[in-house]
Amino acid sequence: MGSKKTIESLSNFEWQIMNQIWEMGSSSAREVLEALTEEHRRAYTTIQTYLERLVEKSFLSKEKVGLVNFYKSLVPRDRVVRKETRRFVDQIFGGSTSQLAAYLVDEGDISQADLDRIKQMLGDSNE
Amino acid sequence: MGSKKTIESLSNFEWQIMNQIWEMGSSSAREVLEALTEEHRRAYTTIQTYLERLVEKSFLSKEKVGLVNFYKSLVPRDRVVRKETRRFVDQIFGGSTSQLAAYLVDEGDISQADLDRIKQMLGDSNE
DNA sequence: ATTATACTACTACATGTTTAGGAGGATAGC
DNA sequence: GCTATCCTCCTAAACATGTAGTAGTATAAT
Repeated sequence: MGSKKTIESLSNFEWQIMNQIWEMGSSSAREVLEALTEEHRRAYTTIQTYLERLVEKSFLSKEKVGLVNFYKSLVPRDRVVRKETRRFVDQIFGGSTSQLAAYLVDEGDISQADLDRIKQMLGDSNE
Repeated sequence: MGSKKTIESLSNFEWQIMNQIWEMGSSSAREVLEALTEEHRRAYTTIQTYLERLVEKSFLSKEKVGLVNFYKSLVPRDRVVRKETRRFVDQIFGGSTSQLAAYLVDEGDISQADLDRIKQMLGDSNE
């Protein structure tokens, strides 16, 4: 029937990979590897494995150019961020973005710039 | 030498369990099971398994009262929330809480109530 | 041609996560 | 006393995640 396609979610390291692809566009395993920071460096074949898995999960497409595979994102970053944020909020804050927001404020985890920005938006609609 | 104790993190379903315990205080497997929503209902033994794992992970203590085990949280919710939020922000927003905040605002994911609340907080310090 | 290099495809394996069944003890009805 | 029920403890098994090695093929360098 429909194109439900329950988008799976990304694991920790898959995010690292996807972040690179989103940033660089179509890339080879080598390119991804080189773009990763020291902290996220892994064996070449590890990167390959992840890229392949992401193809299976339909997050990436694979196209062979000459001998080399190039991978390209199939899902916009925003969409995944939105989904992941929702999952996070559901899990930790019982689905209430309010609670997350309140938490961030309470923790003083929001910079003055953010506050200014939010304030500005608030100013627009009300007050 | 110290009591570093690299707090492990909670998996999806472990959060469901912990959320109940945090809310209800010391509870038995049965109580946790009953408190879970339809969506999170699982077999009785599944709940047991999770509770035991959480004891191993040092998130819960176990005390037998009569024949029944009661589990109690060993870590304050706040602490875990803080840690998880950081991990999330690191992963998705490159460690920038600002970006998360901006995102929430852009997405209109913050309710009027939140905005009011934030506004109130802002109002206190600046205006 | 021989060797070093680079890449793909396949395989592997430990650990973590999700989910639950079965054996056996205690207790509550009847 | 027998049976249903409920609980604990132990075991299991599929699937996900993290990590990488090996075989084989192509190409570049000499």
